Amino acid sequence: MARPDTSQRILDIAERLVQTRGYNGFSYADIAEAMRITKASLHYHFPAKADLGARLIERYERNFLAALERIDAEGKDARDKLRRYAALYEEVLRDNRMCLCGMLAAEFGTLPKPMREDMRHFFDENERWLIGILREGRREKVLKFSGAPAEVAQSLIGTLEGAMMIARSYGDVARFKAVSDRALGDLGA
Amino acid sequence: MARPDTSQRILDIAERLVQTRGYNGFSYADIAEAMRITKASLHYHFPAKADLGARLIERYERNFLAALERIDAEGKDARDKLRRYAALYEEVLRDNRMCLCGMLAAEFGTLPKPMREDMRHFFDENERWLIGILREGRREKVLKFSGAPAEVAQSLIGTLEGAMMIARSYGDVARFKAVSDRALGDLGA
DNA sequence: GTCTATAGGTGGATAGAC
DNA sequence: GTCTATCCACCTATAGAC
Repeated sequence: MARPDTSQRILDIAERLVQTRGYNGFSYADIAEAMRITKASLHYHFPAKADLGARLIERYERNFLAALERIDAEGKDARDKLRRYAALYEEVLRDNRMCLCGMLAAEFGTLPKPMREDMRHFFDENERWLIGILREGRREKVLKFSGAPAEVAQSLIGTLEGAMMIARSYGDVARFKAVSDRALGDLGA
Repeated sequence: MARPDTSQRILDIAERLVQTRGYNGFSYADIAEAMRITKASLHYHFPAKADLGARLIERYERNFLAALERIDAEGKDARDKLRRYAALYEEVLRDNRMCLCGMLAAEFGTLPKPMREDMRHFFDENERWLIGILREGRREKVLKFSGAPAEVAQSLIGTLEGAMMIARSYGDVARFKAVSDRALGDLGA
């Protein structure tokens, strides 16, 4: 896979555009210019923008879940896995991007229905994974928190997405890190 | 003020549009239709969309800061003031809106420079107010937290904005409340 | 798969009458 | 202040040649 095929390259460029400018903030013309291809050619690969959007979320989720599986395999304990989870967000931010689905959550009111469902699925899967880690951490007494793991998971997702969004507006990764470290610290991580 | 003047009514409608659909998700045509006025008339009041956007943020901040002053006057202690602060966010969400500046933070990459600065000013003022409350609460031993008040303030803002954004995608205010209560609880509020 | 050409719509914005 | 009329740039999308 030295050279990814056209569809993948389109997705690569579109992904970055959505993460930096939003789904309503980019057009086929932007992709066409970056790829030195015509707009019409793009429609061969993704007939409508909504198709492109949906594929974008699905691929993003696949890649993200794959990263979570690597964390499962490589993380030493729940505490370490949680730190690595937050580091995933930080990496994205360091590239001056917003989380794809965090960005789409803001644009929720204007999204085609399939994209809305795909987006929520991403967060559901994140929550599901986090709940597993939280249970593991509580059992092994390496994490401490009150209340249901589901609530803690939702809190963590909300905090990381929100901190990311605001930190990006300030061009200040340290701002994200401060919030992230505090949230993790509260859990004993 | 039984009937607000035209400029204010335009701002009212535009505000709701930005909070639900985003700055890139609405047009003068949307406002014109809602007001039963032509697009051209709107340009008399706000020559360019960027002007409208900037005025929108400035008014939003004025109103928000006024609400914070009422909290200062009516809140019993720092703990109570913090609860009321979070309640402001909740009210907005209950109306199916996103925080205006939280929404704009997501669209940061496409915003005109003046809007970017106004948006950050809103968060700076929020942080400033929160720092005051946090110091007060720590002094009076009604709040407890480690680290600098500025960091805690940034965490709280990020958490509330992020939780709001995601909860709105699920149409689930309870989801926001769970995150908000947890964040406040961690501070002893 | 990619192109040219183009349709049909909507975007923000302006001129000038009333 | 509000209107009609209009401009032009841009948008998503399609038809059909190569």
